[in-house]
Amino acid sequence: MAAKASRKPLSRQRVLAAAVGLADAQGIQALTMRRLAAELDVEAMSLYYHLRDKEALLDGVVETVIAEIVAAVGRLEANGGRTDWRTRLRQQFLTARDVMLRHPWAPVLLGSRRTIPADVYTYYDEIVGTLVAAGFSYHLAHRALHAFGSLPLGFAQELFSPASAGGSMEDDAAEADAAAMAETLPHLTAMMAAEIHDAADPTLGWCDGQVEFEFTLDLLLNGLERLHG
Amino acid sequence: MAAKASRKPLSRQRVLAAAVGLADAQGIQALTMRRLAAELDVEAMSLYYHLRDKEALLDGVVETVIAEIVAAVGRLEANGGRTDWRTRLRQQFLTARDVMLRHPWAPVLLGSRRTIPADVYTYYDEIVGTLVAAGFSYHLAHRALHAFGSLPLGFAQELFSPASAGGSMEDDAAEADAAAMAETLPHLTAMMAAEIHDAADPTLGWCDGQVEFEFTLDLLLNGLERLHG
DNA sequence: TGTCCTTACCTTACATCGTATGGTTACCTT
DNA sequence: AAGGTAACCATACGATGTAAGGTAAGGACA
Repeated sequence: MAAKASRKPLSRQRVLAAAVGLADAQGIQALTMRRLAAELDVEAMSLYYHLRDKEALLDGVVETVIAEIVAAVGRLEANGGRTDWRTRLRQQFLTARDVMLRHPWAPVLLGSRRTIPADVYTYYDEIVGTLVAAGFSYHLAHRALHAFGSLPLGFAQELFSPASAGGSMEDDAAEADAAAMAETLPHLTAMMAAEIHDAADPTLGWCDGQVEFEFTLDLLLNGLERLHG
Repeated sequence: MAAKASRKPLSRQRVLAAAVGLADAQGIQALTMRRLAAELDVEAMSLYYHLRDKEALLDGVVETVIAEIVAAVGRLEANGGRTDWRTRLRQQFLTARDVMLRHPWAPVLLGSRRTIPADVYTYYDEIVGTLVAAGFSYHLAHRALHAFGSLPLGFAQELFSPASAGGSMEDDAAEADAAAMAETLPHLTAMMAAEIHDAADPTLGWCDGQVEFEFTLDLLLNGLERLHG
């Protein structure tokens, strides 16, 4: 069959790349199995050989976008020499924003996903590492992470919704071997440990949505009050 | 027919209330026309007498949630006497958060909607009013609005995505008669006017996503730097 | 060389979804 | 009694995700 012979074979990567392209071009609602398959010159069911179902497709799509951010941020680190934590984080967040602006549908999608790609944790681990290296306590670094909210990734959902205000970050992480986690996410691990240890009421867990929310709120209100004078 | 006679007639309000309830109980993905109809002991097509289509349903659902926030905030105003802008906004945002925690699906839904309910503008108008009454310039109030991001409503999308970074707020507003808008949204109207007038490059429009983003970023970084000492 | 297995893709079919079209029923007005 | 209107329903269609099983191509091994 000429058509079949003349095209490159599918692969998870190729399918995901096409999916991102389709969403960019036609919007996320145009990302259906049949349309994606057509884009790849293939029948819909063929996609199921490379992806379990549509949920897996969407997971893969967010994963791809996050990878794009991580790569862009990594390029920053490689080029720019050492700088202070402020300009460093500033550049990182602006870079992330740049990427997200290229995929306007991504923040909402990311916010609506149930499971968070591993790369996100790596990314946040780096942020905590930057802060701690600059002399921040783990406690303040933790608060900072919440305060940043949607800035690092263009969406705030995970730190807001009940699914993880008291939850998903820890649960997801708990699935992995604690030792392995300490290796790949050293700063986050240390931060969690420090926070649990310091907590006045350890039964609350180490993330209390209400407390974080109020901290962020006051941080902003203080800043505005100062500008207002 | 006994079944028909024994039940209350439908209405837009009743349908929307049932929709919110269904989303609360079973998640937003369970909100289908058929399931919603079943919940109301009615056939799916009957819903179309009260709502044009599913988009209108979803618009109505966000509208309902926003109304719940506005009502709760209004109750605050009625009870508590006059207080300074800080505690006022603080209470408002915490109240909004309370409501959103009761509808965990709402922020994502709100963030993915194309049109923003009018109540949102009313709500933001009040916030600007509070700031200006406290002596803030329109310029700083504008920046503050962006900086608050997801705090007032639990989602940050509208201020982030290209759809409105340079757009939707103004476009939507432009639809309405300018005079009517000046009446119902006096502070927002004044703010827009002041900002357009002050803008160095008026061709940019009065919302420049990049500038707002960096302002928020620096506000947070400054605050953290100060806490870090 | 012939048999068989694995990989990659396809055909068919079905449940569920939103909704266009066109009834049908109950009630109100006159 | 006649007609009109408001509210609801039956049927049907196209789109979607996907289960179940089929098929073609290439290598493994005899």
